[in-house]
Amino acid sequence: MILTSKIESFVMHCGEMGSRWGFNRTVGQMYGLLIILEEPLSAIQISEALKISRGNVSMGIKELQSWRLVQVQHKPKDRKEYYSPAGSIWEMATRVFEERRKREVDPTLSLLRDNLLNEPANQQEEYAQKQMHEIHDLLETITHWAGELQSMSPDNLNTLMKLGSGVSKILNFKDKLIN
Amino acid sequence: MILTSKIESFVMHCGEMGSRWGFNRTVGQMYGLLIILEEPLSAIQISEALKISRGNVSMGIKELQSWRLVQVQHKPKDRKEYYSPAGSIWEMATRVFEERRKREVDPTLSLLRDNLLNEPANQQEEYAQKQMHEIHDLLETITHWAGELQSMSPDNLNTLMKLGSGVSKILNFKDKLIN
DNA sequence: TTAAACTTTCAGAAATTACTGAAACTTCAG
DNA sequence: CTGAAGTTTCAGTAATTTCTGAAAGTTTAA
Repeated sequence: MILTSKIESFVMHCGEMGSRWGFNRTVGQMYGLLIILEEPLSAIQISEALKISRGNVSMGIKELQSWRLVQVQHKPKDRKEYYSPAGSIWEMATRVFEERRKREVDPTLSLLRDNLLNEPANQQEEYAQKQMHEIHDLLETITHWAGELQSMSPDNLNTLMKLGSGVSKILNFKDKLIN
Repeated sequence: MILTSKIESFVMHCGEMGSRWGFNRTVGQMYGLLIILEEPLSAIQISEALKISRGNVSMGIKELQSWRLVQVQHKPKDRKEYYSPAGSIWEMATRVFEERRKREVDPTLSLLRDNLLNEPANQQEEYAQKQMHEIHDLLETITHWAGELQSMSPDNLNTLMKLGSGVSKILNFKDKLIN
C-alpha cells in the first residue's frame, strides 16, 4: 500500500485535523485513508501505510466504529477483516454531526435541565438561571434545526440554497403570505 | 468570589466540556464563570474562584479573546481590567460556530481546492479526486448554510421552527409556489 | 521620575493523552 | 483437538498539552 504524494497529503491533513474533528491524529489518518482509497483495507495494510502499530489500528477502528464511520467486509478465502467507510460522504457528515452533538451538546442540555428544575435561592442564582434558561433554549433550537437539515438530502439542500435567497428571505416571504 | 453549588456545578461542567467545544478545561471554566455571573470579574477574582494561577488566567483570557467571546471593562478609580462575556448568548453561539469553522473546515477546503487543481495521474488518483470533489462541495454547502442560519436572529429561527413544518416542507411549499 | 499596581510571558513541571509491542484471546481449517 | 492466522487488550513509555510561578513588561498616580 504505497501512497502517491497527492493522496498522502490528504491523509496527513486528515491526521492534522483529526483532533479538531473529535478524534486523534492516527484515527484521522486512518479515516482519510479509507475514504480516499477505493478498495477496502485490512488492519495490517493500514498499519503499514501509516507506519503505526497493529494495536493502534485496532483501537482506531474501534473508535471509528463507535462513530459509525466504518464498516467491515470479508473477502472469500481470506480470514482478514477489510474496512471501508460506511455510507456516502453526506452520511458521514451527518454521523460526525450527530455524534458530536451527543458528546458536545447533550450532556450540557441535561445538566441545564437538572439545574432549571429547582428554584433559585437568591439574587445571584436568579441571574444564573436566566442565563441557563437562555442557553438551554438556544441549544434545543439548534439541535432541532440540525435534525431538520440532516433529514434533507444534499440535493434538496443545494436546490434550496441556489434559489439564491437565503433562509431569511424565505421566512419573510412566508410571513407576508400569512398576513 | 464564592460560588454556590448550583453555579459551581455549571462552571465545572463548562470545564469538562471545554475541550470538546474547542478550548481546554480552565478556559471552559473561565468562560462558564463569566457567563453565569452578572458582574464582570477581574483576573484575580477569576484565579481565586477557580483556584488557578494568575498566569493561566491571563492566557485563558487571551484565548477567549481570540474567539471574540469576552470583552474588557474598567471601573472608575480602579486600574484592574474586568472581563465579561461579549454579546448575547446567540452571538456567543454564532462566534463559537464561526471560529470552529475557521479551524475545522477552512483549512480542509483550501487543501481540497489545491489538490483539485491538478489532473489525476492514474486510476487511483481519479477515484481520490472524485471523493475529494464530493467532500469539497459538501463542505461548501454546509458552510454556506451555516452562514445563512447565523444571519438570522434566534427569534426568527424559533418562529420558523414553530410553524411546525420543518425545512423540507418549506422547500416543497416554495417549489409549489414556483410552479 | 519613581514606584506601586497591574498584566504578560515563558521555561520547566505536572497532567493528560496517544502509541507500542508483547501477551492473551478468538476463530477456523485440517 | 491443534496450531496457524488473525484480533484485542493493556501495562508501560512516549508525545503532547496544560499549568505554575517567577521574571519581565506596562501603565499611571503622585
